Order: sequence, then C-alpha cells, then structure tokens
Amino acid sequence: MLLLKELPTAKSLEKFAARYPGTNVRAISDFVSMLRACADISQALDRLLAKHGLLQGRWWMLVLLMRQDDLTSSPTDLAAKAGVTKASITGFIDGLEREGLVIRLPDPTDRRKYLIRLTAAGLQKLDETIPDYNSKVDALMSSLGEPERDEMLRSLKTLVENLELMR
Amino acid sequence: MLLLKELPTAKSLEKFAARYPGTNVRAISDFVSMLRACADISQALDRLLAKHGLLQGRWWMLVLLMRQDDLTSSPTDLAAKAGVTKASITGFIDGLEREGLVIRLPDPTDRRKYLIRLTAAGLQKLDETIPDYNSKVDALMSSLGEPERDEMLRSLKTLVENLELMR
DNA sequence: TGTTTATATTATGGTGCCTAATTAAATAGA
DNA sequence: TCTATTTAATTAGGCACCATAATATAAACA
Repeated sequence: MLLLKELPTAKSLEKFAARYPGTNVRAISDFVSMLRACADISQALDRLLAKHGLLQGRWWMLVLLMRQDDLTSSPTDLAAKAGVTKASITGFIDGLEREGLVIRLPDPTDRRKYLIRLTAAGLQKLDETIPDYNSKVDALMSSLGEPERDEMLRSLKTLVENLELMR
Repeated sequence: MLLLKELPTAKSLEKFAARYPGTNVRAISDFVSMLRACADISQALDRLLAKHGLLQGRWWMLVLLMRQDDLTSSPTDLAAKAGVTKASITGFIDGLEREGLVIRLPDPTDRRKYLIRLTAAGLQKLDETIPDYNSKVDALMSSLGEPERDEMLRSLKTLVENLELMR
C-alpha cells in the first residue's frame, strides 16, 4: 500500500534527477501516480466491504468458496488460489468460523483434510454484500468508456507481463 | 492487497450472474483484473526494495525526507504527507532510527516537536537504492509506449476521481 | 493565569502475512 | 507388512503496518 498522499512535485522530481543523473523523471512520476491510484481504489473497496463487516482477506475467501459448486474447498486449495501459505489460510478460516460464515468439516475420504464450507450465514453475508458490490463496481467502471477500459487493462497486462524487468 | 491469484473464470462469472441478476459481468471481471495487476506491480516493488533491505513503509518515509531541502521533517508533517496517523509515524521512525537511517533531533523553536533528519547512512541507503529503482522503473514503464502510458494514467485518474461512486 | 490546543508517545489490539516445528494420516517401497 | 517418506493442517512465534485511546508535555490564547 502506497504511503504517499502527496505525489512528487515537479520541483522534487528535478531535485531527484539532479542527485541521480539519468533519472527518467516521467517514468518515476508515472509509476508513483499509478501506485497512488491503485492504493486509492483498493482503499475504496475496503470501505465498501467495511460497510458489510468484511475486510479484503475474509471477502476473497468467501468469494473463492462461492465459486465452488458445493460451496466447499480445502485449506490447501484455498492457499493455492489465494497465493498465500496454508498457515495463513488457517488464520482466515479461524476468523470466518468464529463469525459463523464457514464451517470446518472432516473430509470423509482423508482424515488429514478438512472441507471448508460456506454456511447459510456465510451465503447470506454474500447475498447482502454482493448486490452492493456489483452496483458500486459497475458504477465505478462505467466512468470509463469501453475502449478506454480495454486499453487500460491491456496496458496493465503489458506491465504485469514485463514485471521481470523489475528483477 | 488482492488475494486472488486465480481470476474469475467465465464459468464462475456466469454462476455469479445467475445468483445475482443484473450483474455487469464485464465490470466485475475488469475490476478484479485491475486489482490483480495493481497487487502484482506493488509486490514487484516490494521485491526490488527488499534487495536493499527496505520495505515500502520505510522506503516512502525516506523518500519523503529526501524531498525536503534540509532532509528534515516533523512527525506531524510526515503523517499528513503519508496519510497515516502520527502514532503510525512513531513506529516507522523507531525502525529507521534503530537502523541508523534517521535521527530524532529536538526542535529548537518548540520543545514539543522533533525534527526527523535523514542521516548520512540514510542518504547512502538511498544512493544505493535509487539508481536501481530508477533503472527498473524506467525499464518497466518503457514497456508501454508514451501514448498508452498517458491513456492508462488518464483512465486511472478518471477512476480515482469517481471513487465517490463506490460510497 | 488558567484553559484550550497541539505534538508526540505509549499502550493495546487487529489484520495480514511469514517460517519453522509439530501432529496426524496416507502412501510408497523394501 | 512394516518402515520411511510425503502430505495436510495446525500451532508457535514473529514482523510489518495500521488504528484508537490515553497520556505527558509544551505552546498559545483569552
């Protein structure tokens, strides 16, 4: 999460370039602006979810479970799909279970495993949150025309595909 | 930070739309793709900074200090510029001071205040990190042509200006 | 002078991650 | 069959990043 409310001014960028010759001022400025925008958008999502008593971590767990036909998944599977360790999943599940949104069920075919299933309360939480999420996301994304949106996503995709350049 | 390595499939979006009629599938899909890209880019920055023993929090603090003519700022000022509380700044300063990258100096004009100043070691840390940061950010951003970059930033700016639609 | 305001810190806690060690169960191989 | 390995999940412990509330101190104001 970017920690700079104040984007660099032309003056501070000049100073930067003076100390570090060869700086591509435009690249730096654009990069920071991009991060700033991303952080603002993510924060707006946080606020939306907070209205429904959720946080991004819990929210994405619920979304992953909802994607499953039987509303059920395993910690290992969730870890893979979320890109975090299984130990981290344990924590998320603990929180969601405490709130009654999911339950741990023993896997009948393998006693090492658990099945994490969305409860009725969990589904209700989604039913309460998702219409709001849908309409707000729609409203936001509609502030861009279709061609601009496509172009933006294509550009972001290009950047992501070139992230090895940051290595 | 987005927790979905796996973006929604066409099938899961269909299912979503079936349960929540009126869903703008494109809006949701685009929104999640955008967050995914943002998270990936931010993570790439984390990795770059980690090579130099830094993390985003500490890094942006150092950058804010470097912007000042005398390499000096106050906790209140840093808090405002970073968009976090003063209590949070105390923690960042503690860490940076422990590593010798900044020092707390009493403000001669107001005994409630401290001046946070970048030390020689702090400046050296920046001198070691920034050339790498510059070249990597330049390389990444150069994967987009200038018009695409401008368009992308304009689109992101439009979204940020319309974030009140998420309220 | 006495009250209000401003500065910074401490105390405390929540969220989101991690690694390493552990427990338990399944599986593969001699 | 029995042992060794692998797999699943958790626990323990810790770090980073943030917040709120309470506190101590000092400045400003009326």
